[in-house]
Amino acid sequence: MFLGQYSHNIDAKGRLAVPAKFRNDLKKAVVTQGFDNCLVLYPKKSWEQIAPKVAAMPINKESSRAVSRFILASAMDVEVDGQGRIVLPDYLRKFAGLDKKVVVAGLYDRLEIWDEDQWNKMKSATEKNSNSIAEQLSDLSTNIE
Amino acid sequence: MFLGQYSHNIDAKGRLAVPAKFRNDLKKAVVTQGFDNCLVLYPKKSWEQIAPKVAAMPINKESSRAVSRFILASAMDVEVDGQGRIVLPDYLRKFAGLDKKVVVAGLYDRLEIWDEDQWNKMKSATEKNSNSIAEQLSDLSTNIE
DNA sequence: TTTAAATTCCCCACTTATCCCCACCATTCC
DNA sequence: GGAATGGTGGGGATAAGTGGGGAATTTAAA
Repeated sequence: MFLGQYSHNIDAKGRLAVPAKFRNDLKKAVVTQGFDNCLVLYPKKSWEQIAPKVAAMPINKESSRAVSRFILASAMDVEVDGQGRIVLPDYLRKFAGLDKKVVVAGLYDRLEIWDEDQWNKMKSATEKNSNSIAEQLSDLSTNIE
Repeated sequence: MFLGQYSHNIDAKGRLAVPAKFRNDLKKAVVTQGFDNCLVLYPKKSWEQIAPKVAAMPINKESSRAVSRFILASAMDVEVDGQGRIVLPDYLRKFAGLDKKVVVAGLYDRLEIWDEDQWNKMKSATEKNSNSIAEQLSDLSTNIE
């Protein structure tokens, strides 16, 4: 289970260190575009459950083609190197606006990779809306003893 | 599994480098016309499963006849040469509006080949509709571990 | 049939990017 | 304090992408 947030740097070659805790589960992984302008990193095993479903979407519907392109073509196989780093392809760094300082966040079954500035903005925006978020949370906490 | 997007150039002789990752699976392949003005490249093995199905489409419907002509009659056998390139026939380059800069996209079981400008337009159009994409995705991602 | 022109294919060469390795510093843990 | 671990930077070997020459083959024309 991936938890916590880490501040790391992307170097000149586009490499990003995977938090050491998570490396064993991410030796083989897939990065792709996420919502809200971040990248998402799945363990390969998880990704292999998603990909066939996306690929099987009907090609006669335009919206389905767009979805499968959005998800599959923007994804990239990655492996951690000897130093525990992955290489993020150019087009994904551009998409997420990644420069140097990034935040790697553990979200239970996946990692999210954010540009640090955007992460902070998102965080403060979230805190302002904490009331409505609290409402959504109440649904979840009903069965805690 | 083919994933990711690659920017390559078509040279004056109509040759296109296949991304090195994919070459082993595409020593023998078939290119044909795809939807949305792109070309599609199948491994020969996959093509041999697709072609009979396309050929078997009902001949009493005009739209079916048109589709099977569209796909079958424009298909062409290709092999990667010593430098890892394939030759794209004139009529396919014309069809897809391929000039020099192209994008090769991995879509799980096939590659798509796009003119770079058209690829970018399609991408930005898709990102504008990312809400509807999110909806379609929610159906798929429910059982991610 | 011969010749010329065009096309295809094979090979070589150059530039750029990628990968693998080593080195360093900071922090943590014994 | 010393050793181990984690993050970061960079050099050098290797591979990938690209362009072009020239032989072989095909096509067309004379």
